Amino acid sequence: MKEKVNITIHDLAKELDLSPSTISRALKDHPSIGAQTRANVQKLAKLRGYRPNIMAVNLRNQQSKTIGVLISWINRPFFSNLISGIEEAAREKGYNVIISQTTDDLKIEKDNAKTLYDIRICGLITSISIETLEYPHFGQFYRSNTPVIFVDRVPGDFQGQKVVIDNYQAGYDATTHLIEQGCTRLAHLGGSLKQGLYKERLRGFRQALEDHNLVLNPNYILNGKSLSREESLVLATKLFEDGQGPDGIFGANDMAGVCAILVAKKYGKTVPDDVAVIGFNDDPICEIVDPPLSSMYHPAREMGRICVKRILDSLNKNNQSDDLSILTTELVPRKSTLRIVEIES
Amino acid sequence: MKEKVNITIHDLAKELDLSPSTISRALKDHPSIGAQTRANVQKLAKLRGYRPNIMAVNLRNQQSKTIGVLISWINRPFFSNLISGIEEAAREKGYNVIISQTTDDLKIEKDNAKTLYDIRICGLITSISIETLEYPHFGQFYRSNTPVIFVDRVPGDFQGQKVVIDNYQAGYDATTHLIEQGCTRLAHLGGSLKQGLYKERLRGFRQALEDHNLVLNPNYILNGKSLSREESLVLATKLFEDGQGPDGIFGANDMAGVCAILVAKKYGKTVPDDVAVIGFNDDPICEIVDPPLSSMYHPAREMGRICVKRILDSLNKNNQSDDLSILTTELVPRKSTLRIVEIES
DNA sequence: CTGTTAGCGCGTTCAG
DNA sequence: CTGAACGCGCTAACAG
Repeated sequence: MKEKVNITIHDLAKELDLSPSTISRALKDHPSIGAQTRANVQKLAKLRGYRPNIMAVNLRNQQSKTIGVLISWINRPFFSNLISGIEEAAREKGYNVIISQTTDDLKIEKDNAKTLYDIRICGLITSISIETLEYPHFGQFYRSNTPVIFVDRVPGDFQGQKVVIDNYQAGYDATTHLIEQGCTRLAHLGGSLKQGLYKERLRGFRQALEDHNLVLNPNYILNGKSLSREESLVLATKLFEDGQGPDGIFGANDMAGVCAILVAKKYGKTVPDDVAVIGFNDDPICEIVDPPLSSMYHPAREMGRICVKRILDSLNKNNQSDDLSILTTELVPRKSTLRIVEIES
Repeated sequence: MKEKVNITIHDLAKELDLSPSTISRALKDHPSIGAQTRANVQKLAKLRGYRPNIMAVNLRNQQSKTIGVLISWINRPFFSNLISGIEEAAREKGYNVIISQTTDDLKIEKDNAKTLYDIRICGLITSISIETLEYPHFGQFYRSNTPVIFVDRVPGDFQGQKVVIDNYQAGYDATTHLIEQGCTRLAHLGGSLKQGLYKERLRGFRQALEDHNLVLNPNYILNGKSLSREESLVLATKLFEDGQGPDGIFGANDMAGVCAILVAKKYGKTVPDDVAVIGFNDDPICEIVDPPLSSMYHPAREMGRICVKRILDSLNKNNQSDDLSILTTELVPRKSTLRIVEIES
């Protein structure tokens, strides 16, 4: 006798001489089922290895227990950590995670959003593409009461649930750290100002200077597009073309920070004594570069977990009081900024 | 009049005064449908924005157009690149990708495999956990004719489709490169020998030495468990405890290579002149460390694409002649090994 | 070439 | 407390 692979509630019903609906109810602890019946059913279900056919459940409920993640690139430290956190939290709660990358292309973002909608994801977590300035492609989710959580790179001019860090404060803290180390000629290697995120980091930078009565050299504020390695090297080189160069550099990501160190060394500068450098994100490369790069820790994994929690809360109508989760970043000081040697007592 | 959000084939059927099955067939270019009818149907479908309800299709076909990916950690350069390639290739073909991480825990691997099975993935791509030495949890897929592709970290003693690199050859090439640079006291920082992958890299290392008549110092072969930063630093330090140390180090991953450089420098060695170092994978950290780390390029993204191709081929019964795809790695020489300065002509 | 019918497996009214 | 019946949306076998 071949063992049956996929048990259905009908199989259990036949075996116990009950109706399928009774099985269905017993299995999900419906109140109107007798304790004895319920026990019998659950016992047999376990014995036979019954598992509900998820596709049937989905069709019936017009909804799949699947969280969609729509981001630009999976293979970037921040996103891969974010996804890792999302996956972990989702699976704990019995949800699946489906991934979709846009390669920072708005057209693909729209297409993929539609696809995710079609498979009836129960919630969407997204970090919008660089090009995204309009949001009608998210309307379909709102119309069908599917929660949408924007994370990290979020729309500034669009209402909705958002999970972010305080980029202004982080920029302020990073810059203040440089100032406390004695830097006075400060520079900033920033990202695209189309993104609120980089605008805020720059704003924090400016405010820190102002609060400490430092003069801002406009030549020392450079904004790139991608802050890739190539671009960052070019930008960093510009900082030193004036012969003197800055004595403190705040890079808006770690690659910018790393490149600032590399270029500074090429110009014969000592890091951190001639020029101190701090990055942003606390990616693994911080510990690889020489000297190790100070950075602002970005809680990517935790952000992922919070996004999942927000989705589940929304589905259960446990609406949070606030639409905004702001996570704190933390200064991770390393040799690239630590000029003042503390004396052990 | 409120616009209907989810059009079904019944809606179209009513509007065109046809039967649902005709619509269904017309939409998928079934041969037995009149050209005129088909044109009408397709036109109206587009006009009304019809999109098939995927959950119904899945239930009907007992299969979801979803590829499952079961790996240890999403947030590792190799895996995030692999997934990126998988996602890209899958979406081009209209497949979704569902991700599941095991955190290198066999129990979780089993659970998640079952979950993926339950949602009726049409194919599985997996890189087994470090602990996995038995494979009954993959049996359910084979029994239901769901293709399983093992990638990178594959079972040595289990038959099935595999996508790998030639770790023996890569190890041989990396080592030969060191030898060609004049290294004679060679060391290897390897990973867990439970994994065929690391065994092969070591075998290549040994063979290269033998082929060049070099003596192998057994103290210079160290194998770790995870080759994490911490572990690699410890291992690398052991190499230099004899006072002299090796003059060439092959690290089985880039972190090991990077740590070898860091430790060598700490011992006052010059890289590459006193000791040349090569890593494995060509992760971003290679270009960050000073001097930049030579490495063996590992085609993660392409491996992902090939895995997807294999799944689709299996589903279409275009069975490949061979169960094994072996991709080539490429030497990426950088300053950490380049002792001989080539003179430009 | 097209229509009718019958499920895929489950959840949920509505009756007993 | 339990069962019968229906339908989620689609596809495929069977008729015509």
